[in-house]
Amino acid sequence: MKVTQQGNTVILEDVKHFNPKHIFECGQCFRWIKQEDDSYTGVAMGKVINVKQEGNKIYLDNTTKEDFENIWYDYFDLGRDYESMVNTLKVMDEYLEKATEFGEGIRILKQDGWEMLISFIISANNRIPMIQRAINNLSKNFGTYIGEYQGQEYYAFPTPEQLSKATVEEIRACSTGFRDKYIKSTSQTVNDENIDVLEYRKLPTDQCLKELLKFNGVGPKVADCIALFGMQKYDTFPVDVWVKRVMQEFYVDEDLSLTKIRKFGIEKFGDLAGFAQQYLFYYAREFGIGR
DNA sequence: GTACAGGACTCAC
DNA sequence: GTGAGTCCTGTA
Repeated sequence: MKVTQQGNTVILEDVKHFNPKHIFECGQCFRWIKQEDDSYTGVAMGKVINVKQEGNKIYLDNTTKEDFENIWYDYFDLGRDYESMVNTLKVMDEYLEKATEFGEGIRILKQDGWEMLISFIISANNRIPMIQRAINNLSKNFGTYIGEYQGQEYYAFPTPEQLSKATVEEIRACSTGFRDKYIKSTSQTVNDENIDVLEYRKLPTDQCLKELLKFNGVGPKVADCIALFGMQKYDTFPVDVWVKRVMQEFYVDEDLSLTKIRKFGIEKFGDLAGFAQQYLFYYAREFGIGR
């Protein structure tokens, strides 16, 4: 991979396994919006950045080489050998072969743990456009103003301190629905007890999940998602309706409980369970498998 | 108007 | 520790 900077654009050449559409639309993130030119503009790590792919070049606009090295290289998980990971998965069975081919270029973003905690509480019994709207409203109302980019104003995701100041009613007004009280309770707890959720990254997966499950509004599936997308715990296997459907279609009995499907996934895919889940989820959702 | 899509909590058992 | 009912919002 070659990295150069022109103005406020960082250009990456010859990056393998990087497909913006699949990265930003596979359900792992909520703040990346497709633009008219098929690029994606996102708010992450308190900054606004635009990602565009043309041929073998990736253009990261509104940033610097320094930020690329300090932030985006890790955020986009560019240090991982996706090639060998995908090679391991795709020979496991024909379904993963199809799913990895379909989701070619997915990368699991290393997102902020706190933001994932609240975002996935909102995701419970909810749909992606609604989740995006709620997060956007929370950021606009309680987060720090970042600035304008291509005619749009952008706000950072609120810190625990900022969010804990919001009332339940104000949170509800951001179209969070019945999850308002969970968001209130969780941000209150994190702020009042001065919890740094990023510390959970250092814990073994089971311990990390146990800590996450203590928060109001966090159940097994939401905890798995936070651990996978915000804490780099790749040996988890979040089971939502789509994963349940695809697993029942291809791997397990129709009447297996969510807990047992999760156990099956972790035992079968091991350290790569999180990646396998992402490919299977994306594949299942795009093709409506098991509906 | 009504049905439906989505996980966590609560309260049985 | 397992299962049914309830929570909210937007779309069809």
